Amino acid sequence: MAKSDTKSETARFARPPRKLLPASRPARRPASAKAETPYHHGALREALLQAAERVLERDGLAGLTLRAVAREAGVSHAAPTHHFGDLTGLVSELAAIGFRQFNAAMSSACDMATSPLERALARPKAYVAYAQAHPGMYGLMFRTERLDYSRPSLHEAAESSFAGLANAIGAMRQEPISGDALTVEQGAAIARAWSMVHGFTMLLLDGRLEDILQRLPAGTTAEQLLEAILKSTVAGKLPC
Amino acid sequence: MAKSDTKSETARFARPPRKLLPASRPARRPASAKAETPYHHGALREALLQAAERVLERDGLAGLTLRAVAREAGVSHAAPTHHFGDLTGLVSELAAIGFRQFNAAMSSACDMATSPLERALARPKAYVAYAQAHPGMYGLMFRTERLDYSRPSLHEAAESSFAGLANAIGAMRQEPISGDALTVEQGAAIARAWSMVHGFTMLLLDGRLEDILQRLPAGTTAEQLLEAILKSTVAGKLPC
DNA sequence: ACTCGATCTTGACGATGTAAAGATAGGGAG
DNA sequence: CTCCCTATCTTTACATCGTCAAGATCGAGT
Repeated sequence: MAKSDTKSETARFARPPRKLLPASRPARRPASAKAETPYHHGALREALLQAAERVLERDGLAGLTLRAVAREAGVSHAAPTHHFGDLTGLVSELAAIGFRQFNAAMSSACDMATSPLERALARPKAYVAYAQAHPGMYGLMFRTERLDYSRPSLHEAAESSFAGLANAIGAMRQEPISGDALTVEQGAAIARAWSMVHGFTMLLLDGRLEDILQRLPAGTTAEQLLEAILKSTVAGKLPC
Repeated sequence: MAKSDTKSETARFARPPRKLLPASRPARRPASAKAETPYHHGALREALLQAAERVLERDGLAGLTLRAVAREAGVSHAAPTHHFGDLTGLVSELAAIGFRQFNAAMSSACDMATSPLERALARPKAYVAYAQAHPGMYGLMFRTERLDYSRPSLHEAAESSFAGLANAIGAMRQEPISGDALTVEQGAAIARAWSMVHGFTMLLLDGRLEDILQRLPAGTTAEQLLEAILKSTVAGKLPC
């Protein structure tokens, strides 16, 4: 009952062990522990994913281990394996959740925009803002090598993210992007936009833009730097 | 003598153990083993770094462990710790070597260019080319979280890389970049260029540009896509 | 009521990073 | 020349991790 894994760190949660010693095994399901810790959790899969997200936000990518997630959820160390098969499986499912959050954040930011200029800037700004608000999740989605894109949920979520980007570029160029064929100019526009924002985000999260920010006029924030980049990029390319 | 670490994989090297059993300890330095495996290696630090580079190229980031490097170098598993203190230490020193290779590749590509347009394209193309030729090393430099930039060698090599970028941008804008102060426009130009190329590289190495490449006219390569991006970016910004 | 299969636990194994203690050799002091 | 000191390298040990196999438990259908 999650009492293996001697954790030398501070006990982060205290759940009473269900049975101290297996000697003279008590009758099954003692009436005292009603819904305390049933052997069958009922919704362990979702609980594990939520626990994983907490662990990720708290301890970062390096702290996201199968056993840590099991501890956080209060189950035995091998329970996650049954539901996800693998660390790759758990990580991939969590990344799919991240992509969905990510897409939702960008969509709602886009919907909020009024002017064409705002609309052009809203998506990349929401992109960076999400990554700053959820650095662990963004690292999970774009830094980890243990992602299995053959999993339908992850594949679909990532695909949807790409489609949103392509559509935004198409709208800006006033030429709707067809699903299956692109000109080199269209592909270059999409790849350039994505590369720029993704690269900016990675460099920012890694602290590698500090060199630049410190040399800028005092008080310039990363958001202002991003805005300057975007405005100079989008200049003259807006319809009307 | 590196005969611990029962490696369940195929034995990658066969170095005869110096002593099978410590019973009846033989005289120190038996004349038979001349320069075979001296207890003191002499240049273990450099040998470990070279071994680490081989392991990285062969087994990728996930395979780069202290013990694997020690095996590759033919020493005991704790030997690297003495020279680098830590896995972070070894990884950081190797990343410093990577940054130096990286800078050299970009510099020589820049020197080779003749026309202004070539010069503007040479550096980013060399950037991506290096990453494609050394994906393990590039991942070590930009994907790992275990880098210690307080180490002088890494700090200096990374700083030099940034300085080269800033100078290239300054040359293109025809306004030499001063070392300690930047206008927002200058900072935006530098961050934009770096973000674009870095993001492109990461997406390319992660296979995330495949979606785009497959929709492009048949046979379009990543290099051609990059060139299209660069040309549309640099258009009209070249002096004369 | 009873079995069967899904769910969860227990235990084990090899691998890893890291610390501590022991072995070895090279080089300087006497 | 001899002896010892210190840097270098090995050995041993421990906690943690992912993963597998076997056992325990429970819900649901016959």
